[in-house]
Amino acid sequence: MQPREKFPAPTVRRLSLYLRELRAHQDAGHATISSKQLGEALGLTDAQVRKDLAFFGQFGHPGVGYRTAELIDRVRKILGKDRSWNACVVGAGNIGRALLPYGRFRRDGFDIVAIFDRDPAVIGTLIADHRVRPLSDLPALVRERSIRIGIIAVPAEAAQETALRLLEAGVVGILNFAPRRLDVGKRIAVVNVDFMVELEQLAFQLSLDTSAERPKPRKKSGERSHDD
Amino acid sequence: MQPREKFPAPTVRRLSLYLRELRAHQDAGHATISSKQLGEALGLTDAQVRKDLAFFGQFGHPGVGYRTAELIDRVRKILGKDRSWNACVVGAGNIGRALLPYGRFRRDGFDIVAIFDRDPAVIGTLIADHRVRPLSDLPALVRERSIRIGIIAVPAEAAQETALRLLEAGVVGILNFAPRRLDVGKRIAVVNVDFMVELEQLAFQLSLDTSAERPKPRKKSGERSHDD
DNA sequence: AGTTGTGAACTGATTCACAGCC
DNA sequence: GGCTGTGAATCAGTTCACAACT
Repeated sequence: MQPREKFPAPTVRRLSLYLRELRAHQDAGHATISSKQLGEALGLTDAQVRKDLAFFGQFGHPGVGYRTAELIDRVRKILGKDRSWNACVVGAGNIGRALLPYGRFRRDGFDIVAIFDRDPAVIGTLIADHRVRPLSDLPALVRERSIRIGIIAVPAEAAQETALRLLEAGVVGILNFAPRRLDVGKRIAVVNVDFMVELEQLAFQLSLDTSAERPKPRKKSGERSHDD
Repeated sequence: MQPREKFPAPTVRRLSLYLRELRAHQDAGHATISSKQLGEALGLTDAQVRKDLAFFGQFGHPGVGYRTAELIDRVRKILGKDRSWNACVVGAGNIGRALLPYGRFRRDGFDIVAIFDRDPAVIGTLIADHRVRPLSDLPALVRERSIRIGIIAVPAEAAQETALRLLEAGVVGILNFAPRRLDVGKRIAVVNVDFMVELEQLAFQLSLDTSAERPKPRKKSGERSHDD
């Protein structure tokens, strides 16, 4: 019956940014960090930082702040990064090819262990040490290699079918780079990344600035990040 | 004095999704669409759709809905896509190389007209019909080719410096693929895309599902998209 | 009958402000 | 003095519900 604890989506998104910033802070040699410092680095208030972290426990030390190493561990754990996640890429086009050699993933708990494509001309070729496999191999490889995440890097037209094949093969989450909405019937988690959407968000802000062209330069312009 | 009209960020983000969906709807041959239909396609309420659109004007026709072609035009205009935006890519690594041949951009108002890199070994080589240029050419090319958007596809360490060079060269917006926060002193717009952040959001949802492992399969699982 | 546009009500997120701790 | 954790207050975003329009 326990009603699946729910956390605010904005909080979870910021958690990733905290983690990124905490590492930079640690690399800079700081053993502790205050909510004020962390907030300033990300353009947030100190209260916001504390509230976010407080959803998941009490990690701070009054009068001191948060111990960097300790907080990194905690946030990693919250984000599910205390174990490693095997993933596969479907689609050996530009995006698929760019993702494979991206070493940051493996170094950080996400291991791309297979790549698939439908085109017989690329099946069998090597991309960053991985042999491209036909889609028919998907179910077997998902099982054999404990693949839990599917990364969709196929054209929009093929995305929905690909999602269903991944779902059937048994992945539990999808990172979707195709510019269309996937219908997976609420059964698994989906996160979408659409470059065109991001460019449009940028264009919108730029249009605001220039369409309301004003004589005197203003204090603050259209700074804004979906990510910060 | 006019206080720069401000629109809710979630609304602006959904606008891009509306546009994407509207095109699919139009391609499917439908001349009109109701807020209910559009909402259902994206997992939103009809009221949400109407409120979002109402921020920008009255485009609907009571009893009929929205005329697809008309609404597409309106939303394109709101998003600043009624004119074309020249962009450049800095960094000829995996991501930079993947972006250049991505034909959707040009077809949709974003034209990548130059690519830069710092590495002498790749300067001068061709990537998807573009000759890779040294960073020293940046200011001249931004002027000559009316580049307004800079796309950062360099390693994290070089990102901040790259941002400043783009800023100085005169771009008005940055799409940042590097995994770190850019400080551009509120002077220009920045949109961040970090693949690691997206994977972490996915991992978080998956951890929720499995950590609270329950005996009976439940109605709804951790469906969630930063994008829908 | 079907659908928009929009005030009013509600739900959720952020900021404030301060007691308690180091 | 500096900092966290958190209830209370505020602000923002969403949903409700209905008058107006076709």
